[in-house]
Amino acid sequence: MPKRYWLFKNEPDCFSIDDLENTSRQTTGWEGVRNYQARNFLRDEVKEGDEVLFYHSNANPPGVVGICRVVRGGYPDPTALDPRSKYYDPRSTKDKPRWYMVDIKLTNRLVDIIPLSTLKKTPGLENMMVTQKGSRLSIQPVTPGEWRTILRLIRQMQNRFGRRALSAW
DNA sequence: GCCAACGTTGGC
DNA sequence: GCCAACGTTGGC
Repeated sequence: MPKRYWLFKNEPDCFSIDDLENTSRQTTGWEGVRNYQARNFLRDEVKEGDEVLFYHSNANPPGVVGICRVVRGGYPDPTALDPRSKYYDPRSTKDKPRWYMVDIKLTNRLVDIIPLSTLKKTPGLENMMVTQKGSRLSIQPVTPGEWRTILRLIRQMQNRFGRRALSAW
């Protein structure tokens, strides 16, 4: 099975790239997704070894802020079963879990954000889901071509600013 | 804060 | 199954 690429969206007020960096082993469970299309991706298609763009939505500016690797593929989201969780969903049960999550690990943090405005201007990303108007899916597939284009953007930022573009763990 | 776009709910 | 009403998302 070839590796696939994804974009995971999150509001930094809720859980930011800083929060991920400060988490032990830079690894977190991507819990709380409560949308069926995103759930289907998490349950069926996001696999260990896949690579992820970490995206800040509802931010100033919104954009890609890091690169992660999937370290655990889809499994039932336990917060759906916890009445004290803000993600609690009484329709989900242990036997018939309704919501799924994966675990991701931060592999590279971008020294400079790639703003959405840049993504929108970049040839090759015209059809990328996140650049489309009204796109609000929080788990989005990214094509290998789009992934390569974004890595090229990162390399260009490095040349432009004369400093490293990625910090790695 | 505004508001367009989108997803979900629920009456019928 | 339709669709209006409603709630949420997210760029600006």
